[in-house]
Amino acid sequence: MGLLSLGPMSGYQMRQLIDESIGNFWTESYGQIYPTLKRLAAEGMVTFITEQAEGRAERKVYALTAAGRERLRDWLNLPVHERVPRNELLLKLFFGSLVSLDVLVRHVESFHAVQQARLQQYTATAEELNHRHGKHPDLPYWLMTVNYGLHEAGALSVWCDETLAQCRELKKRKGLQVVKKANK
Amino acid sequence: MGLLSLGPMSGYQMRQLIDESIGNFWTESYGQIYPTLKRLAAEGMVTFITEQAEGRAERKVYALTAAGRERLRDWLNLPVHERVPRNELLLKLFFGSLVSLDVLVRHVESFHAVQQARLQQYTATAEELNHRHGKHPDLPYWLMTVNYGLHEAGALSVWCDETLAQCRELKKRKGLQVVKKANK
DNA sequence: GGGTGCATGTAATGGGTTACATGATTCT
DNA sequence: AGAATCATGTAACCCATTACATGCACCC
Repeated sequence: MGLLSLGPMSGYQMRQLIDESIGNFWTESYGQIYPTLKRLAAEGMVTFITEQAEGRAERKVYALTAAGRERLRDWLNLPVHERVPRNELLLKLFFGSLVSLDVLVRHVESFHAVQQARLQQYTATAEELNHRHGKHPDLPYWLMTVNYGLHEAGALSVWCDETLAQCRELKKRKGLQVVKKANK
Repeated sequence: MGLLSLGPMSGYQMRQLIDESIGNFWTESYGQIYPTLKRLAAEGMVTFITEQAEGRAERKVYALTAAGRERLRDWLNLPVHERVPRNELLLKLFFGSLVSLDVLVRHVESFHAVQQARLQQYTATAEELNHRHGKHPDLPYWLMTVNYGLHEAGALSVWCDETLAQCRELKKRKGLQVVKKANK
């Protein structure tokens, strides 16, 4: 969490910034942000000043302390620990024989739409990043994360195409079996 | 959960079966399995008989009821609801400027190793499935899920290659900057 | 006056993991 | 005797989301 304190900001701002930057691979809710900010302040990882700008509601602007930056660096050095995957689509596909193929096709198609949207979105943000932060030293890092999404969404989109084709195959075969039975 | 009751089995068996079939995209712990089995039994979705085979510990074998199968079908019909992504690797990459490039390279490299292992594993299981369940009517569905992993791991592996190349690029550039400074 | 955006927070709830506790049997 | 495998279960805990509660300011 503390990592968002690369520039000083309020909890509310953090949430917004998350949505428009790392939102594609990370989310946090207010119910998470505010309590942890409080905790981090108690631990001395962050400090805050209560700001009262005119024409604006009162707000607390948090900033990282030296200790906080140290903690953050430690965390960045730690190996990434993969979290257990949970893929509902694949689970439904795995037990697909219990329902009609049309249901599965619907699921895959809507998943396909999501991937297509992601592809478009990522290309757009990559362009926008290049355009608006062309000189920012962190730009290469940001682009790497966008590129990740691009590769992933692309591959999954291809998988959807293949899977949908296979579904059509299966449907045809099932049709034949029904015909066979009727002929007996 | 109830979906694992496609054949009657005990909680312990479920866990094992998960590991060797859908383990790549779904996991459940005992602390999850046993309580939900109890709950499902109370709801009338499953029944169980206490079995005492000789030379084996006592166990409860669960089986789906008609109502349970109905419930499962309902669930399969429900649209897949995507869960919020949480990608620690990308998060660390995003804030990569705070640590040395070597750290990031290490992270990406170990991630790359994971993807390579996945690729190999999926090819192996696909072959094994074809070999051992060549005639099973559900085989196509199982292969779809394996194929998903194949596409994903392949794409992420490629992304790793690109990203590592970019890291080398960045390192070279940083080297040049240092030289420039030294020359001033 | 009412909607919208800025702003902070808490409480309830849910979902899940880990660790613990127990006990039988089989293999070495 | 001790380790491994089979087997069931509970309690503590953690992480996170949702819903709720509040309030100011600005614009229509």
